[in-house]
Amino acid sequence: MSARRDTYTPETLLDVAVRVFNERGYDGTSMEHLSKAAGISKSSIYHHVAGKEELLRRAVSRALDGLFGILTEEPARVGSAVRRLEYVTRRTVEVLVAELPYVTLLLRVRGNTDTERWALERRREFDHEVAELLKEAVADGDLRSDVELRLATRLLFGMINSIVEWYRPEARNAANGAQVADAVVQLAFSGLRTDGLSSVGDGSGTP
Amino acid sequence: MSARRDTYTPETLLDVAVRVFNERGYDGTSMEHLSKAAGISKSSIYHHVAGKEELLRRAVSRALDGLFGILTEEPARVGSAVRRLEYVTRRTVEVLVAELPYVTLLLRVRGNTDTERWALERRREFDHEVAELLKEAVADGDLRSDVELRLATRLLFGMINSIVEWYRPEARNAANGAQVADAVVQLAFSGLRTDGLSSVGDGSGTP
DNA sequence: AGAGTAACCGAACGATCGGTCGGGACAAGG
DNA sequence: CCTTGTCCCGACCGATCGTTCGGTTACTCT
Repeated sequence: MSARRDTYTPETLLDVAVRVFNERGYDGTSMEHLSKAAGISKSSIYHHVAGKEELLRRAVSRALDGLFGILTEEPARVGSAVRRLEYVTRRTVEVLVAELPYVTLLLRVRGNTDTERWALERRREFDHEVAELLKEAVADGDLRSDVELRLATRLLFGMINSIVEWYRPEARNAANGAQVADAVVQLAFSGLRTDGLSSVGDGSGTP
Repeated sequence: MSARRDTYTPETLLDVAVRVFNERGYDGTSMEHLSKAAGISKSSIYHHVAGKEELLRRAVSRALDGLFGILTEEPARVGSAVRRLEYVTRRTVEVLVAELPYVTLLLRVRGNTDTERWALERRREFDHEVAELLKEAVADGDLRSDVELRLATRLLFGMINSIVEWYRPEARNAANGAQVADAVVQLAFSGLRTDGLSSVGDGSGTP
């Protein structure tokens, strides 16, 4: 009845594997590396999972589930386009921070295997949905139209996705997810310069 | 006397290698892959370069030389901090576009070898120099101070560096380097929203 | 013509790759 | 007691890794 777990499950093993994948890169990580990090022999890993690629598939699935979940939330579906875009931007940052190792791995796949190509495909779908929001917001006159739409979408995602390259929750002065989300929304919508003071959030994460 | 070149040089071979590295990832690329792409045998590659890691070293060196070169240019050294920051931002985008495959490779190294760790170190140096500019500009009151300095620096670089993930110069409607640089500067300094109309460039690339 | 060399090749090196196999240790259930 | 199943192991598999080596071709220079 109790949740006692002394040995590995596919999930706990995944935690270890994803950590090593992110440190060394997926291709740069051997099953030997994983076995050392997990403290069990190489062959024992195959008792829990089918192989290296299944670990990758489980990891990127978790990341994608988190991201697509955002689009089903109510504030992402109703309201003005610019409000929905702000919400999705904020929530994407929060999910990215909450599921950091998994999203990190997702954002680094190169497309060498079927699993990786499938992950790239799903990512494109998500980006496309957000791009539609941005398009609507520009049509509403709420976002500037002098910067090309695709360019702006790419740069917005570039800013968000870059978080996985530097955010370290274990750091002493580490901001939490909502704080990082605030910074991203402020910068993305109002820029660095000291003029845009339009409030786009109070930091509570619930606009 | 003429520059006839029918065979490979270390430089032309590097072009091929960097292309494949970026497609498959450095660790995911074997010397066999390189030999197929270059059209010569695996062993012939060693006639031109010492090995796989030297190809990586040459590539990231070229990228780093381009980036650090920016900091020696006059507009990056004289004038107000915010002006210098704008200039460095614009030029970084331009160098990134001009040396796209090399910078792409640089931005993806994970630190598995000495060469990769050296590249990461140099990158940190460059980022630090730009962070200093941003700090000065905030002290001058030219940039907003309500977003934490380090956060803003990371996000600015995240936006810029993301370009390697989507910019494809061979695309039909591809923007050129100066146009992308304009979009980045507009977004970074004034944001997405329709209010900041402060001019930070006329698109000529020479502010 | 002969010597030298740049460019290339096929074959093979030891090491490591992801993955398989048969079996041992141990706890639970009868 | 014996069986059953979970969890793990060392030994090993064929394939592939980055690299080396001996040798061939073709061009340049004298």
